[in-house]
Amino acid sequence: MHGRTDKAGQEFLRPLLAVLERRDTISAAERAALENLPWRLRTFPLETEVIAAGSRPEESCFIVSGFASRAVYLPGGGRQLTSIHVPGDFVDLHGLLLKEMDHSVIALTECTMAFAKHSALRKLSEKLPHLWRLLSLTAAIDGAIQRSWITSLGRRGSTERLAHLICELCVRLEIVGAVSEGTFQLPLNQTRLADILGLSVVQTNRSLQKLRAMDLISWTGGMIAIVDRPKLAALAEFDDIYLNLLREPR
Amino acid sequence: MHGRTDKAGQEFLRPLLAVLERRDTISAAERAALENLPWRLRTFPLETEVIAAGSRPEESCFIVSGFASRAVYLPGGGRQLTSIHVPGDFVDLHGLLLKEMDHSVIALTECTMAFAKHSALRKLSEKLPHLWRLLSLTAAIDGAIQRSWITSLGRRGSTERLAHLICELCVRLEIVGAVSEGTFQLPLNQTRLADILGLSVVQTNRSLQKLRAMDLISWTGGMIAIVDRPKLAALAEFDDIYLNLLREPR
DNA sequence: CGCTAGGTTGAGGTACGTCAAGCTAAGTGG
DNA sequence: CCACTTAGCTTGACGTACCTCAACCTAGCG
Repeated sequence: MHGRTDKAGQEFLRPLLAVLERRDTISAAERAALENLPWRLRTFPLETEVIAAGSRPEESCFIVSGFASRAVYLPGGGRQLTSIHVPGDFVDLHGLLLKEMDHSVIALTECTMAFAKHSALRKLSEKLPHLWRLLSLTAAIDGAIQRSWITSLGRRGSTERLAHLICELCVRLEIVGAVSEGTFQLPLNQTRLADILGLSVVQTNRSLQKLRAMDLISWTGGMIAIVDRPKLAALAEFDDIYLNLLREPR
Repeated sequence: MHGRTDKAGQEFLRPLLAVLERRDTISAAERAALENLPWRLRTFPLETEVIAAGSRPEESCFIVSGFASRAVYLPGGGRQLTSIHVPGDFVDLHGLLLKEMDHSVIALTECTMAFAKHSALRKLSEKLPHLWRLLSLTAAIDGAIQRSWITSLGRRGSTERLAHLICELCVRLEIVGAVSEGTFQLPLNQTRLADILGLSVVQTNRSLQKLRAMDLISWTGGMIAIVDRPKLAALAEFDDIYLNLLREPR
């Protein structure tokens, strides 16, 4: 919960910049504007609430390090994690418009977030429309990811669904440089993974084992290694078009 | 496919205005700006493509009358409809940022759409930031609806899922005045409904019959009548918070 | 040493899907 | 007017994918 004012090395902005620059170029002025926003950094322990459902936040945040999720808790006691977020993801930019949160944001691992006040973001949207379009673009991509997830939940079996998730996470983590040789950290236990996949823990375990038995991935100690990426993508029917990986003027 | 220039009675704008004014007030200038956009009206027959997956549209559109869906077609031959849209919904505002469409938009019934060029919308976003925020808000609500649908697909049984969809459609259609005494038109056959629900036609049919047997709804000739709304909402665990029905400054 | 969180496995139930047949109502051509 | 077709709804039988419950195993930790 330590404030930041040093303009020199805004190291924590790197993942956000990577996400934006993957889709378009950012000018020096735009970068400076981002660096000069009065960011507030804060670290959340595992499974704690970053933003509470029903609250009316006056800030939005992106992930500096760790993983986070949007969570909907059901009256019956279960929950569905409706998205998973990686470093560089603006998790609740829509909070600026929606006012009241219809879901929680929780830390899926220990997680550092950078907060900026809505008022500051709104000013930025007026002064730097192109930069704002890029931030809105990330929100639009977020919507595309949700559509793809709806397709997975509606029409794919448990193993293919898991494979699709792994393929997507790999691409998104590559963008922020968190993948080396098809290997990346995903320190989730199988219970949390099940909450994402819309499955029981048992079925999640069996799907994982199937992927391992097929020699498509290995998963040990929170590290995923994709052994055979083309085959994994084929199994999942994964097509990365929805992630908008084209770098072009927006 | 007839152009429009008459400024007098832009009757077709009414559903869009209803959707926006449900969330905030619109000034006379904003209304005039919407009326003066060079809209292009076009009617699509049942099951035709309004926007093709993979295309790079230069316009965005909202629904004037009828129902439309976003559709993802799977290699196996099936499809998932990832959203359902009603009059007043801006279906592909995100196309402005995403450039390339990751899904199709199809007419679920005969359907009239109003198109505006991206260039015109972009100008509007610069000149009338508040109006633009309201349009962006509808896109954010769209995302919230998708999240709620992910929850349904992941954690609700077929009957509850169907009940939830009906509750949501009822609220959204009320906003545009298409519901009277709990009754509204939903001229979908069960095959298309199944494509939305992520179910087989058989299971869709049985879920419908269950709701009818419980005396919660009746469905005849494309008309749905909600017989017992509180019980239907309770069964679906429906909470309309995600639809952002509060009218407040945005 | 015992405790705990997390992974794994088996057994049995349930909610789906698939296949196939029969039904109805609307439309079409004679 | 009737035969015939067609789209859509409904039902039954049967298979499968998933869930729940319960046990057991392992590694870490006090």
